[in-house]
Amino acid sequence: MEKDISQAVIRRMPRYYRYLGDLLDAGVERISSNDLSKKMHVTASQIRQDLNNFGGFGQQGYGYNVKYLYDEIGKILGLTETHNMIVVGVGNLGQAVTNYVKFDKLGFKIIGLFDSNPEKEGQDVRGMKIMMMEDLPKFVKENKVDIAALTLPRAYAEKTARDLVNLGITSIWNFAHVDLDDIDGIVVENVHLSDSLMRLSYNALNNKNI
Amino acid sequence: MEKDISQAVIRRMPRYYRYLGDLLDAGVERISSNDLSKKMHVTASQIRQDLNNFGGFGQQGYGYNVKYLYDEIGKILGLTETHNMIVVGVGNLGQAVTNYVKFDKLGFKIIGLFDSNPEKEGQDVRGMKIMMMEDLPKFVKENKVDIAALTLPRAYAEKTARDLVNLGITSIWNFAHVDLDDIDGIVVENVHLSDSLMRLSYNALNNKNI
DNA sequence: TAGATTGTTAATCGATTAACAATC
DNA sequence: TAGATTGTTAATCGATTAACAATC
Repeated sequence: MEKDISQAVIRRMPRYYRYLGDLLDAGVERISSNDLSKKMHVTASQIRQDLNNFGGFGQQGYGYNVKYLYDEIGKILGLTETHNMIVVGVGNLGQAVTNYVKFDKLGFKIIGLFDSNPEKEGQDVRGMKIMMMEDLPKFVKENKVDIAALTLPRAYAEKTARDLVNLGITSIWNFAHVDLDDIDGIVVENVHLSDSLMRLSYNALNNKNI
Repeated sequence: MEKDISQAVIRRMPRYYRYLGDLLDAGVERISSNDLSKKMHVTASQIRQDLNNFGGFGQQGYGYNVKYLYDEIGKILGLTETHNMIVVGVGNLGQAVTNYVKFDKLGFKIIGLFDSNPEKEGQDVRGMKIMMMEDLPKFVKENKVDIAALTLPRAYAEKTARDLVNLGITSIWNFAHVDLDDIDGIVVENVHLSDSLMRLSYNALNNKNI
């Protein structure tokens, strides 16, 4: 039973990962928390605190080895294994998500598209045939599904999420504009585009550069 | 010079707006911070604190009038005026964003699509013709553009953002996987999908229900 | 060894929660 | 008026920053 790491820290980890990846591409071998802090506009103290939640990856007098730290953060974030995903709700957003995931070079892989509209059955999207929701239980038995992207209208989102969790798919990438946190055993990551737009609107109005 | 309202508060405002909208749809006329807090799984204290950053919208002994509070939050978020948007980078994600904004019933309106690939010039996307980036200065002079959605590869994002800001479009809805905060006068709202996926991966791995 | 930089403890800051007087 | 519930001040909690001893 390890100590719980705060979501504030988790939110920052992908950003470290990105900067370290860039340094790696640039051929940089080592970096100190101080130099990294200048690039990222955060304090060196925060970088060291954040990393030390997961272990001592640095070395006194040397700093951090870029490649090593990059790989370690990758492990922490679970990027060493492939994650099989399905997309539930194959409208425009669902198709964009499908495409996005396909082209991003992280280890996420779309293995099935599902919709409840019979007219879409068998339609081809990026080389995959759309399946019907009623085919999902069988599909889950025959395939390892790690994550479901929920890209359907909010009216159907909660019921569908419950069904998914009951089928054993507990990790939901939620694009529907509802909160799903009530559902027992669920792990949700929300992408609420309209919330994001509203914040932009507010900050634009008030001229906030965050 | 009003006091600055923290981004932690701003992040929560759209969620209040959504819950109040639902209450409104359900015909609820008034609500106390306590009842709302139970629905939203936050403390009543936080709701009252958050709202009082912007004004005293409630009434002792009564609570909050749902319609009134909903409208006030709408005003705070700048949802009373239409926001004209352009989409810069009309690949798959750009098209999805176009479609998404069109169907969402907030006051955001796409008035132009721009790309730098000459092959796309004049192509029709949801009833709009794709224009070339070199047409943008003219377009900005002739149209009021409030927000640009940046949906292009990260390699082009920063330069393009600088160009946009120079043209006077300072509010950027950034889907490219780079930080743009350095740019003078910019207001950025990031939608970093891959960061979101990584957090989901971490939380799934560690079985965190946030 | 001397210098650099981490890991970690202590201090500060800000955000959240609790409490309660004001007031509808 | 009595009861309910806000607006707001005070207390607590957690996250960020500073400081420094440990150590490469």
